[in-house]
Parts: sequence; C-alpha cells; structure tokens
Amino acid sequence: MESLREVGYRLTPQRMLIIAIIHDSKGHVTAEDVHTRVTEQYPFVDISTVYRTLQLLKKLHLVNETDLGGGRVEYELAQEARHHHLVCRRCGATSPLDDEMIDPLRARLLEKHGFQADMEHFAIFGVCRTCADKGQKG
Amino acid sequence: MESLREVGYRLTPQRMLIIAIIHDSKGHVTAEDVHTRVTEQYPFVDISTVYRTLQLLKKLHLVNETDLGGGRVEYELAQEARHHHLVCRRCGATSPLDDEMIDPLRARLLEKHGFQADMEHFAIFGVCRTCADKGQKG
DNA sequence: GATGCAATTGCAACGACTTGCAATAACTAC
DNA sequence: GTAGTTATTGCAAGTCGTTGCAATTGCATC
Repeated sequence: MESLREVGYRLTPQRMLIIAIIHDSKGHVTAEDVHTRVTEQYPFVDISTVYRTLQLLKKLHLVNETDLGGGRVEYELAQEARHHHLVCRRCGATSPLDDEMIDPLRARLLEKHGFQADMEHFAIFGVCRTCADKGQKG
Repeated sequence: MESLREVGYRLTPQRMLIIAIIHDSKGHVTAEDVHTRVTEQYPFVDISTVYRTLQLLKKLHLVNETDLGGGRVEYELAQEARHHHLVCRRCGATSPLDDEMIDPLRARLLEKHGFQADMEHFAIFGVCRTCADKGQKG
C-alpha cells in the first residue's frame, strides 16, 4: 500500500480504496466492478480515475490485466506466481496455466530471434477437454 | 470472392468492395483505412458495415485480426501461411513469426491439459534484438 | 420478370475505455 | 501550521468498436 509513495506516486484516498478493493477481491474483477464498490464508499469517484489507477497498478506490476474475451478487460492481484489463462471458446471456462509452460517458447524466441518476449499474462483461446469430448467438430 | 456465396452469405456490393480493398492492400489495414477507401467509391457505406464485414471475413478465416497495440485493430489477408507477430514495445517494430515456433506449446497444452489451443494470430510483445543491444534495462 | 422473405444495410444510440483541461489536493519545504 | 508546486482528480467530450431496429436488397421460387 505504501509502495506507491515509495515509487514517487501520491497516495490518494481513491487509490487506497481501489487497491484495497482489488486486494479483497478473489480472482478477476472488471473496472466496472471496482467502480461500483468504490462508489459505495465514495460516490463521487469517477470511473476514469478507476481506469487510470488500474493502468498505474499494471505499470507497477501490482495487478495483471487480461482480456478473457468477455467484452471487458479483467484485473487481478499480481501477488501470485506468474501465470496465464486457458479460455474455452465453447463453454467460456477459464483455467490457469503455469508460466513454465510458456518458458520454452520464450527461450526459443530469444535464441532464434533475439527477442525478449514479455508474455506477461496471456489468454489462450481454444477448446477445453470437456467440450472436446462432448462434440467432435473442432 | 465467390466463396461468400458458396458458404451461404449474400454477395453485396459493399462486401465485394471491402474484400477487393483488402486484397489490394499489402500488409495490415485498419477498419478506418478500409472505410476511407470504400467511401471513395461508395460514399454512403457506413463504418459499421465495414466492421461487420471484417468480423464475417475473420469468422470465415479469410482475414486475420491482430491487436498490435496501436489503439486500433489491424486486419490482413489470411492467404499466407499461418503466422504471428513479434511487437517491440520500445521501437514498435513488428516482425512475423512462423507458426512452427508455437507448435510445441500447442502440443504441450494438448498433452498436459487436453486443451486444443487456437492461437490463431498472436501478437507477442517484448523487446527486439536491436533495442536490447542499445539499452540494457529490460 | 414479379413476388416473398430473410440477410444485410444505414442510422443512431450505446459500450468500454481514453483524454484534455481546469480545479483540487498530496506532498515538500519552510 | 502555511505556502508553493505539481500530480491527481472529476467532468465532459472523444475514440474505437458494437448493437437494435426499421428499411432495403440479394436471391430463390414461381
């Protein structure tokens, strides 16, 4: 919470609230979710402030931003180990994916192209095992 | 060009024009680009028609859609071999990436998670060799 | 070639997110 | 505690892209 100030940013009530809300939320939240919960306590806070704060927290690697294809971007605390998401385009289910699965690709990109890939928080779309078992058509 | 009709879609002048324009364009185009060029010939065509047509062509795998981080989505003909893009977050340069580079990951996802990953047209962000050589900070 | 009907279109309104700007307020230095 | 400065905010307007809907039009059938 104090980390913002340590990096030279001002610690405003809005920011504190937003950070607290994200801390309290398990899993993913949208900007809209955060804004709704913020305005319960500080009704005057604008959604643009929420967006700006989320961008800041993302820049500081305090939150991850992922587009899970639901029409709005999702955010989550970046405390846990780096990971990604498998998103089923049939049933919409998402499951986490260890970053280690991506490491070989990262290594290959560096080796063959000299490219240092971020691949911070990927959403990989496809068909999950359950859905693949049900229907045949891929 | 006739392929649309063959799959059960109507072949309208708007669609023909849009397809022709994408064919003529080398590399990536935005919806705005397409709309500008469409209205040179048919000034009444709405941008929503362009968007809808692009979505349709994407669904039919006739064009690829990629978010290269430029604030607007880019489209290109899907005629060539499947590929992806490396996007440098320093200089903004993009370079194509063979799909083969992704194959091992795809195989691993299927094997370990039973997940049939699409990974149709990825944009992988990071730092390119040139920029990495110049500055040190990653 | 006329008729019928659903796919497609243009329009306008909407959705998520961003941005310019003047007012406010967090931090610093006294 | 006060004053100064500058980051941050709220507001309003803007952007890219989507969507509901009535009017149009492609195309199949006669």
